[in-house]
Amino acid sequence: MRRPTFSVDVVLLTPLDRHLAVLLVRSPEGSAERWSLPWSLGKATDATLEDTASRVARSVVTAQVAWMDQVGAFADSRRHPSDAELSIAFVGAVPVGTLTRDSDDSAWFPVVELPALSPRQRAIIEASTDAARLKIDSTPVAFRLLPQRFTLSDLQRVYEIMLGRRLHKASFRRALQAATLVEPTDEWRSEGRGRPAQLYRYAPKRRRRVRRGLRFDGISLN
Amino acid sequence: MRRPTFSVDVVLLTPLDRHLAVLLVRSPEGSAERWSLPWSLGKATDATLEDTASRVARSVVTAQVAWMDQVGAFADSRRHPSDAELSIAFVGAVPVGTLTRDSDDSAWFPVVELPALSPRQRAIIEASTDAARLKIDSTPVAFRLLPQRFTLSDLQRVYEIMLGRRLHKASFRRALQAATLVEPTDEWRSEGRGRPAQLYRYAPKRRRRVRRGLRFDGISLN
DNA sequence: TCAATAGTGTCTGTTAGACATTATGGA
DNA sequence: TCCATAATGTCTAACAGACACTATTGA
Repeated sequence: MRRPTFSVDVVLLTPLDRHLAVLLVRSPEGSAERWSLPWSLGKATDATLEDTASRVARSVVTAQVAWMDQVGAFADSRRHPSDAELSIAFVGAVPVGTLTRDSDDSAWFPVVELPALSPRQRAIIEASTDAARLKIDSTPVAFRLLPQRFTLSDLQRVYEIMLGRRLHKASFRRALQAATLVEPTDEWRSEGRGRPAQLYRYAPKRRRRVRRGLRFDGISLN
Repeated sequence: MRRPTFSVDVVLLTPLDRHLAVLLVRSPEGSAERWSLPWSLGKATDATLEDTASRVARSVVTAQVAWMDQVGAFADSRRHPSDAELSIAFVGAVPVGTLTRDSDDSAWFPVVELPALSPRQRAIIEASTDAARLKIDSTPVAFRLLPQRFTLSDLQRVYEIMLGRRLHKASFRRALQAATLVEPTDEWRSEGRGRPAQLYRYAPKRRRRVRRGLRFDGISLN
């Protein structure tokens, strides 16, 4: 039997409770690992790699994928469930509360508590969460992970989970205001104790391109 | 004849004159395009994709490659010189003044004046220059594109060429000082007219992690 | 002397983050 | 009433960018 050339592996992320979670599917019986990333080999009906990745994503969740990006090609000599020598990885995110299609054979796992996985897929998840953080940081995709109406605390929580760090509340709101990305509605929501929060909706206005400079800060020396 | 599975394409960049340049090699006679990116199919002696990319890089320049990163997999239905259905792209940079190994069959082209290329390779170059800007911005690789001793104007020029935009002189030097990445030597260099410039060397001290916040600025709305 | 480049000092507007305070509900 | 959460105002340190100025060479 001819060996498959490459697989397309999909890392679907979602904020779950207070952590970032990744969707895994149950491996066929007899595999060394019980779980794996959803993947597929390319089909003739897929014109592009993106098409293949979208098909894989649709096969495991019903919800709309907020965005999807290619992460790269992984070809270390490590074992992979498809037996392919090469895996092209994609990362995407789905809205808060998205359920898996098949609750028996797929589940969300916090990225900090992953089960045994093939080493290559573990590397893929690592690179994918990094890519997701960059994406969240540079484009307004967080809004697509929430319902139409959301509180600013909801939004901040999504950012914090995706970025993996706490944010300053006042700064968060100021930055949001300056970017004119959201609009208050006249609805409020009471959530247990505490003052009810105003609901907002995503309503991006025009850009304020500021283009602020060079930062040697971010440099990670080697 | 069986169709090759995938190629590894390498985008080597260097600052040339006032522009960013990419190394292209002459295509075999009879190709539709005269030039192409250097590429190779994987060999049994290559343990990883990175090894293949390094081998390709070494085959076209003698100089040390300052760094190399994978850009991604490109598989649009576009034509590629290797006839491979898939190309894995890598981007790297070589020091200012690096010559091509074979001056007859390879040459530096400013990225703004590329010759006819296969559409896939054109897309690869586009994505690679973006990746290179990110890299330059976030890690101190610019220093590896200069000789041991360099002037701050040299360094700023490298940054400007790689980033594709002008930088503010005073801010550039302040940021550099704050990051404690360079150290003045007691040498000066006179370059035609004007006051001679002091020579510096790369001497990174420890980091000052400041971790300054969330910026909705950078968001590119869609 | 002039032209060109190197290198610095000062000022200002912006903003991240700290801190404090008020507002408003549920328990 | 107490407590938890929402929302906002003020202050400060950091910093990017503008501007101006001095320094030092070759032509």
